[in-house]
Amino acid sequence: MSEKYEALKLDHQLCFPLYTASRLVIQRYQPMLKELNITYPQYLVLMVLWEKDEVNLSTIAEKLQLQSNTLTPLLKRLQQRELLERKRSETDERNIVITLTEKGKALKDQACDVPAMLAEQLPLEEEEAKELYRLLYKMIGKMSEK
Amino acid sequence: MSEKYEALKLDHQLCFPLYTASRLVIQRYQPMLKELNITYPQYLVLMVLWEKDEVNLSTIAEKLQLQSNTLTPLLKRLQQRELLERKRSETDERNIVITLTEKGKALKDQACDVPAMLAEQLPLEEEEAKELYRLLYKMIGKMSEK
DNA sequence: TATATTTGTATCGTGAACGATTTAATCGTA
DNA sequence: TACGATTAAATCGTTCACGATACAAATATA
Repeated sequence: MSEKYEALKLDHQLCFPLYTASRLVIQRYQPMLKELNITYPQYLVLMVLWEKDEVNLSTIAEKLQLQSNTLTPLLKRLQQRELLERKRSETDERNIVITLTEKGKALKDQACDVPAMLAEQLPLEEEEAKELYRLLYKMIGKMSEK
Repeated sequence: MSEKYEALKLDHQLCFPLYTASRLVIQRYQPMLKELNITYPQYLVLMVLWEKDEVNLSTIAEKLQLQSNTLTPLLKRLQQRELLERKRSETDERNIVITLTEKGKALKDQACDVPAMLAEQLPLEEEEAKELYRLLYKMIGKMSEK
């Protein structure tokens, strides 16, 4: 019986299309992000900050589900580019507080066309995109808590 | 008007949950893949080979939507571990043909429980998982062709 | 109030991803 | 058959991800 190996086929896996779709979509961002001279993970961090400035590293980490060993060097690069500042919290010196610079805030204006340009390239109907969104967040909600 | 920046919120993006869900699911694979002493991308390559042995690098590249600059070093690592062999094609010496070793074939038996163990951890109903699968492949199909 | 524990970041090492470029083999065409 | 174009991999450099570990500040507890 070849049944034993059935599930091992690429076609039967859910993670593979998840992983591939993620990479393909990020690739579509590249031309636009290149204009801004940032990478996709950097774009995510900036979106967090554009929404609410002055946040702890741990807050960014939680929102993006990334760890300090990923974020620390990434934030340092953005700091070098003078898009943000990193300083110790005065109330609790273990915390690093991230603040946008004027340059970092200004980048928001350049970025605000990005979502629409990407949406154009998304080959899904409005309803399908919504359903995909719902399913992904359902997964994330359950998988990030435990 | 703050409308201008609405779309820039993390909550309004489809790519972010895609990217996060992908990483979270791959994290769930880690304990199992650690047993096999392979990484997730290596697992993908092996799945391609378990399904059909003796394939060109370019075939693997197309199936996984990865480029040679990602695959070449990855395959070399698997070769060092003696899970596969890399040799030039005799008919067209530009091609690299990948073949599983006995050790690489044997690993399939250890891997065949992985998909079921992962499926258990997936917090979606059967129907939802199917719909997610359908939507992801619709995206991949359209986004990988152009 | 010492000291153990927890918390928040940082550091280090390994393995992806991917843009840009290079090299060698093959193909197309004059 | 010569030679420019194309194709398949490889190489190089940069930036993630993430496990393991370290370390200092803060908190809990004896």
